[in-house]
Amino acid sequence: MAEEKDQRYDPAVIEQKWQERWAANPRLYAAEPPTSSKPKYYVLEMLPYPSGQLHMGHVRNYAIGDALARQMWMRGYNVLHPMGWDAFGLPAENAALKNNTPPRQWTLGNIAAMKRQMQRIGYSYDWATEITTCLPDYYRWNQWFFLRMYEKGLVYRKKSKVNWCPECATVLANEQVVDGCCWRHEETKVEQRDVEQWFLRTTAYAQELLDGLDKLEGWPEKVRTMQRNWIGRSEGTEVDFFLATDDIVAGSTDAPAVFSPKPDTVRIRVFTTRIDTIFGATSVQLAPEHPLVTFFASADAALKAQVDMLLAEQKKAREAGDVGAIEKHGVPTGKFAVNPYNGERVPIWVANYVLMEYGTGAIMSVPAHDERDFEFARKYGIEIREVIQPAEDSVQNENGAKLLPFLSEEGILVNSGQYNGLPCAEAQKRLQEVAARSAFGEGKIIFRLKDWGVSRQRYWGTPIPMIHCERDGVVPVPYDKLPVILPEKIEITQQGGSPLARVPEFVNVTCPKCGGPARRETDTMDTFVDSSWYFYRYTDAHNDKAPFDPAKVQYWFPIDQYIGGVEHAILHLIYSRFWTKVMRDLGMVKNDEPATRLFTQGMVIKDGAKMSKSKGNVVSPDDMVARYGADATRMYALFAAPPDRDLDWQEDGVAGVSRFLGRVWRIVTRHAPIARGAGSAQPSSKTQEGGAPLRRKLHQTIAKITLDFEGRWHFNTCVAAIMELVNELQDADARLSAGEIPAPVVRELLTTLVLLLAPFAPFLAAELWEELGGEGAILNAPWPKSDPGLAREDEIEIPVQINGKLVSVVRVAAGADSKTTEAAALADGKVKARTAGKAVVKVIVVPGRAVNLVVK
RNA sequence: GCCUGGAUGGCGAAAUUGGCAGACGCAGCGGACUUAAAAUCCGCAGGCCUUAACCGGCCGUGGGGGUUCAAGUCCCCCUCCGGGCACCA
Repeated sequence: MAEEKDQRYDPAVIEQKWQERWAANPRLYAAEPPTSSKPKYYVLEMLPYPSGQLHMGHVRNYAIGDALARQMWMRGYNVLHPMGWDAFGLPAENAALKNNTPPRQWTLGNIAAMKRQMQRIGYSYDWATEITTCLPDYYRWNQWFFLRMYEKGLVYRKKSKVNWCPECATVLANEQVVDGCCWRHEETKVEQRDVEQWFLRTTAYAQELLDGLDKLEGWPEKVRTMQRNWIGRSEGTEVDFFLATDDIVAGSTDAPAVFSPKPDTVRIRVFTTRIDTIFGATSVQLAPEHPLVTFFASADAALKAQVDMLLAEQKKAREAGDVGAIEKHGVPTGKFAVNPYNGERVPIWVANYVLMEYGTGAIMSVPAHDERDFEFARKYGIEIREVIQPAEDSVQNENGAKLLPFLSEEGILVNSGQYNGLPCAEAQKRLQEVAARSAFGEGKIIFRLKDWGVSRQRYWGTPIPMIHCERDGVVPVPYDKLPVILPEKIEITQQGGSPLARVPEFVNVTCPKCGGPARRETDTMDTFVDSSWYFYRYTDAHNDKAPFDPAKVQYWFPIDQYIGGVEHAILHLIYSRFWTKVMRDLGMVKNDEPATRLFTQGMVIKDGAKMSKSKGNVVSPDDMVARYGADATRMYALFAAPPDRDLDWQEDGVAGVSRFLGRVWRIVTRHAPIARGAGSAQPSSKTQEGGAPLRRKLHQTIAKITLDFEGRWHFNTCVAAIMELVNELQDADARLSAGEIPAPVVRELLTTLVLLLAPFAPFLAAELWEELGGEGAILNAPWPKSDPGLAREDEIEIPVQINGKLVSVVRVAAGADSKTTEAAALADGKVKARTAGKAVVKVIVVPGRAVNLVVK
C-alpha cells in the first residue's frame, strides 16, 4: 500500500520541498549588478493591488512573465524580475469603515497573504527589490517628483468642474468615469462639482506622447490605436467671428474679401477643422457655459431661463453617461456674428451639443458639410448652403439630388467668393494664411488629452507636499522636510472631504517662507502616480537619497518586456509614458519610453463571463493549487489558450494537466537510473542507434518551443508539443525499459524534457532535475539547443490532390525534387485508378508540400 | 457612429509562408489490470450516407460572392459577439 503511494506523483510533497529550498536561497532570483557580463533582460508584470487574494487573472499574468523570466535565465541573461504592491487606494478605507481595521494594517496584512500565495505558486521574483507604494520610503519620492514638476511648471492648481462620486465622496479623474458612473461603483452616477484641484501638465507632452507611439513597434497595435484616440489630435484653424453691433451692415452681395471690424469689437473665437467650408457657415453655436452666453443671459431673463434648462439637461445627460444620445437642442440668442471673410451676419445660437471644454467652446455651424450641424439646421430651419462641389457623383442619390451633408474633402469650393474653384486642401491653407495675416485667426492643433487631475479628497494616498499660507499663498514643502508622513491615527468616516483635514497636528504648520501659521494641503495623490514610475524603483529599491541611481536605471531600462491586462492600455500606460518623458527632461533617465515591448494578456473567464463575485463564477487559485498543485494550475493557465486571448477556465482541464505531469513524473523517475548510469557519455551518431526517431522528435520539440519564446508566445502549443514528446516516450516505454535505447540517448531525452518543462512547471522540473543528477539549480542550466540534423525527417508525406481534392498521400525522401515527387504521385495506385482514361492537363508540384493534378 | 479583436467538432483549441482541417487536451465510448472501485495502461472518436463488416462516397472552419491548380488562411459584401472611444467641431 505504502509502496503504491510512492509510485504516485504528489505535487503537494514536491512543491513544499522546493518552496522551502527556494525560500532558503533568497539570492536565487536576484539579478546581477550592471557589471555583469551577461546581457540584461528586464521582464516586468504589472504590480497588483493588494486586495487580499490573487485571482486567476493574476495567476495567468504572472505565469506568462514567469515562464519568460525562467527561460531567459536559462538562456544566460541577467534577468531582473521584480514584484511589488500598488498599495494605496480606496478599498483600504472602505475596509477600515467596514471592519474598523486601520488601512495600513489591512493593506499590509493583504500583502503578506498575497505574497504567501505567490511564493506557494513558485513565481521567480527577487523579493529583495520588493516595493510597497504605501510606505514612506516609496511615497516620499512621489512627493519629491511632485515638487520637481512644480518647479518645472508642470504642476498647477485650478478650480475646475470635476467628476464627483457620491459613494466615494471624492473626485474622480476623467479616466475613472465609466459610462457616467464611478469606475468602482458601476451603479453610482458621477456628479459635476467645482473644486480647487492639483493638475499635472500631461498636455505639455501630448504631441510627443502621440509621436512616440509610432516607434513603439513592440506594443500591440490595439493599445497604440487606443492611445492615439485618447490623445485625439485635431489639426484646424481658430478663427474669430465678430459680434455684430448696430453699426455693422449685413453682408452685401459683393462682400469684402476680408471684413474689418472696429477695434473694440467683441470677438467670438471658434475652432474648425474645415475652414474651407466657412462660406457655408449659417450660424455660430456657443456652449451653454460660454462666457458670452452668460453675458447675453444676464440682460435677457427669458434667454437665461432657456440656457439654464440646456445646462440642466446637459448635466443630467452627463450624469447618465449618454451625452451623445441626448437630442440636439438650441436656443437663438437674438444676436448676430459676422463672418470675418465676407462680413456676412449669421445668427448666434446656444446649443447643448457644443462642449465648453473642447476647442474654444464655440463653433461655426456648416449644415451642408457636417452631420450634427445638418441635423440641427434641419430642426430649426437654419439655411443649408453648399459650398463644396464634390469631386465624384458618389454623393448623389438615385434622383440626382445631392446627399447632404457632404463631408468629403475631395472637391472644390463654390459659393465662396474669391476662393471659388480651389480644392479643399488648398483653400484651407489660403484661408488660414488670410486669417493669420489679418489677425483674426490662426492655424491650431488641439488635443482631446487633458491635464491630469491628481488631487483626491481621500486619506489613503500620498500627501501632496504643499502648504497654504495666508501671506505667501501656496508654498511647497522644502525637500529636506520630506517625506510628509501620512498620519496613522485617524478616523475614517463616510463624510465627504478629506479625512486629513480633521487632523490638526497634520494640518497646522508654520509657513516655510514666513514662519507664520499655515495649513497643510489635505488632498492626497491619485494612486496612478504611484504606478507611473514604480518600475524604476525596482532597480534601486532601497535608495534613501534619491528615487533611484540613474546609472542603474540606465543599465536596466527600457523594460524589455512588460506584461499586464489590456484594461491599463490607456490610463496607466499613458501616465507611465508621461512620467518617463518628464524624468528624461529632468535629466534622470536617458530612455524616452518605459518599455520596449508590451504584452496584454486576455481575461480569464468562466462559463462565458468574466469571473466576478456577483456572477458567482470565481475560481480560487488556492483551491486549484490545493487540489492539483501549483505546477498544474499555472501550466493549465498557459495551455488552455494563447496568452493574448481570453481563457475559459475549465477545472477538468487542470485535472488533465495534472495527469500529464504525473505521466512525466513516472516516465522520468522510472528511467532515471538508466540516464544516471550514462554518466557524461554523449549519444553517438544517430545511424547506429535505435533512438533516432525519439531524438528527432526531441529536437523538433526544442526548436518549436525555442522559436515560440522568441515572440509569438503561443505557450499553449508549447505545452502541446511537450505532451506529444511525452506521448512518444510513452509509446517507447517498453523499449526504454528493455535497454534497447542507448543510455546516453535516454539521458539526453529525459534531461532535455525536464529542461523544456522548467519554464512552465518549475517545481516538477526542479524535482526531476535533481532525480536525474542534474548539477546546480535548473534555473542556471543552459536552455537546450536543437540540432537541425537530428530534427530533420528522412521521409515526408506528400498529399496528392486531383482537381484540388485529396486523393492519396505518398512518401518521398525529405528534400526530394519536383520530378521525383511528381513521379511518386503518378505512380500511386489510387492516383492511377483516378486518372485512368483521363487526360492529365497539368501537374503542380510544390516540393515538400503538395502535388495537385488537373485532370479532365 | 468611429477604432479594434474575434467566430473552426459536444467543449478549450491547433494549422507561424495559401498546400492532408481538427495537433494537444477535456468530456465521451470500448478494452486491459482489479473481487470491486480509484489510479494507470491500450484503443476509438467532425457530421451525414452506404455496408453485416471492411471498403467506399458526400458534406464541413459564422453567411454570400470572388481570386487560385489549391482558401480556415487572400479580396469584396453581410451577420453576430467581445473590447475601447464617443455630441471632439
